[in-house]
Formats: sequence, C-alpha cells, structure tokens
Amino acid sequence: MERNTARSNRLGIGALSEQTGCNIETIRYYERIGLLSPATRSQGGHRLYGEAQGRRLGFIRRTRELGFTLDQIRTLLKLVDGGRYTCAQVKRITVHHLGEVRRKVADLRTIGRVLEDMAATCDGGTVPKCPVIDALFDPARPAPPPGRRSPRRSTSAGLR
Amino acid sequence: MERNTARSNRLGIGALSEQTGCNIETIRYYERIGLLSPATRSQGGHRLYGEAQGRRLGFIRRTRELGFTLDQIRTLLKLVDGGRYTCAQVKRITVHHLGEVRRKVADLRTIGRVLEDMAATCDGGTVPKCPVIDALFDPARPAPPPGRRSPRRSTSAGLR
DNA sequence: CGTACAATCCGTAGCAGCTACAGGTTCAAG
DNA sequence: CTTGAACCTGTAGCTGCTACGGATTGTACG
Repeated sequence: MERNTARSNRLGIGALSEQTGCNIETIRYYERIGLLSPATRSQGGHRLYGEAQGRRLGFIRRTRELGFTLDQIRTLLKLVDGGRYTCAQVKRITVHHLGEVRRKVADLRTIGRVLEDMAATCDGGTVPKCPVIDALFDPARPAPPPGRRSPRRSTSAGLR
Repeated sequence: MERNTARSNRLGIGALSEQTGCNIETIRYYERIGLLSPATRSQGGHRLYGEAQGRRLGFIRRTRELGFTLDQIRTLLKLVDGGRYTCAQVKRITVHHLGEVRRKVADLRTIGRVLEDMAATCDGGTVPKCPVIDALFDPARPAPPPGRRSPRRSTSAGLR
C-alpha cells in the first residue's frame, strides 16, 4: 500500500496524484500538452517526480480551480519559466480573468432570476399545461441573451 | 439578398438562422442529434422549414440561453411532444437547473473574491516578482476548491 | 528466486456543444 | 444559360479532461 516516499523523495505518478489531488490521467495529459515538462523515468519507463514538478502541478491545479484556462496557465508558466516576468504582466492576466468571472456571475444571476420567475408561475400541479413551457415557446418573453447588458430589465415584469 | 419569405412561409436554413439567431451549422447539428426532426426537403435536397419548426428552434435557443443542457431540453421537448406533460415535471427540471445555477454563482463569486484579493496584492510594477505567483505556488493559500463551502475564510488574510 | 498482483505504460476514443472546413450540388436572379 | 450565393454531406477541430484496452513494470510475499 505504501507506494513510496520511503527514503526517496521521488514520487510515482500515483503518489503525485494523491498528493496533489490531480487525476493520474490528467497529469499525463498536462505533460502531453506541455504544461508539465516530460518527467524523468525509471529504467522501466515509469514517471518519477521530484519536488519541483510537484509544486508546479500544484500551481496548475490551484490556478485551474480559480478558473484560469490552460492557455492562461501556459502563459503564466512561461513567464515564470523565463524568469523575467513582471508583476504587471501577471496582474493583467489576473484582472482580465477577474473581469470574465464577474461577467459570468452577472449572466448567471440574470438567468437565475428568470428561472425563479418562471418557476414561480408553475403551480406544480398535475395539469398537462405549464406556463414555463409557454414562456419558452413565446418569442417575446424570456430574458435578453446574456453576454452584454441591456438597459431595461423586463424579466420579472414580462414573465407573468 | 432577399432570400425568401416571399409568398411561401417556408424558409431555407439561412433564413431560419437569421430569424432565430441560431447558426446554420448549429441547426443542422440539432437535427443530427435529434432535437429537431428531419426537415422536409426541396427537390434538390435543401431543408425547408415551416412555422412549427421555427418555434421549436426558438424554444431550444431560449432554453439554451437559460443554460439548460441539451439533454434537459431533449427531455422537455419529449414531454411536450408526448402531449401529456405536467406542470410538476417541468417545474422539477426547472428548479433543479436553478439549483445548479445558484451553485455556479456561489462558486464564481468565491473565485472572484480570491482573484480580487490576489490582484490587490499586486502593485503592478515592473518588478520581476509577483505576490500572485507566490500565492499560487504556495500550497496553503488560495481559496478552498469551489463545490462546497468551507467555514474559515483565509483568503485576504492569508494572501499578502 | 518465482509468482502474483498492483501500478504504470501508451494510444485512442469519448464527453458537451458547437464551429469550421473542403469539395460538391442546387437555387434564383439577370 | 450563366453566374454566384446558398446549400449539401461528412469530417475534424475546439477545451479539459476522463475512460478505456492491452501491454509492460515494480514489488511484496512466500
């Protein structure tokens, strides 16, 4: 059961997976697409990881959890690898991503409001007729398509 | 330029695309996966659409805009097609989806907060050193992975 | 030392939900 | 009848993984 860590600090891919919470297949995937550099191998060809690779994978995982795309992560890592990144560069990427997150939140909140309004018109009865279906079939009703903001808010007013 | 609509109420796929705002390729895709039933064809094989298909596509598009998955839409349409759906069935799907939207909003707001905190630690200078990178490389710092809530909030405190 | 069995290997294919070709046919205006 | 836009089919690509299948290693136990 104890797979390693014994006296060698080099981990197999399974141990690294456990340590970082990152799926084995995903680790190999990251290597394949070049986010992780090719791991050193045992004689038999099994991947072995040291501390540096572990920290790098941790970075990727945390960054992913914050919703950065693999491409953004690639850019960040390239900056770090180059050794001559600036705070400004990193901030630009971060702030850009923050903007996208905020847009998504706004869109989803709009969607949520529409869904709430629609659900409220449902009595949930066994009647073979539902105002939600009607609303969805009716061209004029539901919220403006998310993506950019619209000046008028017609959601709850227009729905019932 | 006027493509049709002339005196026939049947539209070509391009006209339908314009009318609904749904990409031509996407319309064909919806047909392929069975959301739209196979269109009737001209002698030459071009798709022709009547009002009913147009309304159905509109339904799909609006429902998609609200974030329902194609599978949920398929279910809704099956209910409608069967002609014996109940308000309760529709409401169940809607409320379920609403729950997911709310979860996503919560997760994204958490992410947004972390990003804000991180960005705040950046002075945006030309210094080859950025606290954001440090935070992302440091195992202990960033926000708990979204998905379920954590009791302690260490974000802004822990980050600088 | 042999053997079993876990761990790992590689390559490929699949998921959602489209989008983008290429290389051909049809439609409609002039 | 000719031109050029619209349309056809089929396939491949995108993101970010995940899940095989069938082979090979690594290792603990007897």
